[in-house]
Amino acid sequence: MHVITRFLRFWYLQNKRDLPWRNTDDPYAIWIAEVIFQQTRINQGISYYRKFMGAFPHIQSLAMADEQKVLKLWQGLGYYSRAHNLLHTAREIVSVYQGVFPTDYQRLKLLKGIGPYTAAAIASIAFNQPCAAVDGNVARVIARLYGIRDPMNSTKGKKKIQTMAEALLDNNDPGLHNQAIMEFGALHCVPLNPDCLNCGLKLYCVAFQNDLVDTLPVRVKRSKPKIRWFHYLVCCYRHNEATQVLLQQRLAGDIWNGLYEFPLIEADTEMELTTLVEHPVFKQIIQDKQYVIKRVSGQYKHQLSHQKLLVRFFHIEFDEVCYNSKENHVSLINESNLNDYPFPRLIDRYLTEMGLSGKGY
DNA sequence: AATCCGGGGCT
DNA sequence: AGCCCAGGATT
Repeated sequence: MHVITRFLRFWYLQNKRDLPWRNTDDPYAIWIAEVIFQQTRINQGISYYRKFMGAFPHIQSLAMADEQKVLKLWQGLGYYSRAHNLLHTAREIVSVYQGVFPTDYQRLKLLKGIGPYTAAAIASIAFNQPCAAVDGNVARVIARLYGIRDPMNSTKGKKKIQTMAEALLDNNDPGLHNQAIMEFGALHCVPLNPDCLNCGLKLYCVAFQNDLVDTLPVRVKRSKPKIRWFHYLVCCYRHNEATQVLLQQRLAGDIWNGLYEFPLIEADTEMELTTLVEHPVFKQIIQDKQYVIKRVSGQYKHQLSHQKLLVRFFHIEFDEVCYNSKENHVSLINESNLNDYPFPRLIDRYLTEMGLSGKGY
């Protein structure tokens, strides 16, 4: 056995946290834990794990569960597709596999929501299969130990890390080994300011020996900010002061679909989304619509760092566009008759005429 | 290979 | 603000 492997095992037995899913070999319990703790800190997810196992103690109870109840339990955890996939896969295992988990990596990975990491984790921890589970912690530990400078989120870097993870794997006790190296990364070989002077692996660690601990692992940088346009259609009523604005619904699903009174913006005005949100008229609108605020702030948080968000307004005369195709007369647009109007096509036509089609996408 | 999904903690 | 976390699915 590799000396590093032996050390990790020794270190783990001395330092491991007593976590609820570590005292079981139930693949269901291990599966739930692995999924909950994808991209989620232990402290953040542990109460969810307890709640979840309390509500659905075995796979049959989860398979029979109401989806809304599962999602409700998941509320606040994020990445809600995990909850959806969990339910889907529980039902599949019960109905197709008679409630019995597949035991090998390849078949586990076929299940929805189970990727390379989770498949390896379940196969090794629950079924003692010799699979190296590589998560963020393992990647960091290995990148430092072997001085891997290829970005850990590049194909090349991933392959190198995977190869070394497999070389380090303890085939006699793969489940313990995987948890050991993960725990070592989570508690000792931490991302920032690890305590290398008190590390039992410092003599073997290429990063420590070459003063690269603070620079490894490397990640590929995000691409430069892209311009994105949000186009607003302002409907002008020819014999009426009333004006309405339609917020275009984006196919990418990243902008609001709604209809508001919005009289103050001039046609062809351009501004950054940050400015728009601070506009007094728009502030009133977003205060009325909680979901709009949520979408705006969520979008900011996620995309502002590499996208520049711009809005543009344009006007179309009332009688050109605001007809009611079903009843063949003119009427105010509202939430209920919104779909009677071909706004998406009008916006597309406008963008084409203005030479803006595709711009900023 | 790039992008999206989310919330929270850390520096 | 930016980075990171016990990733996976989609394009």
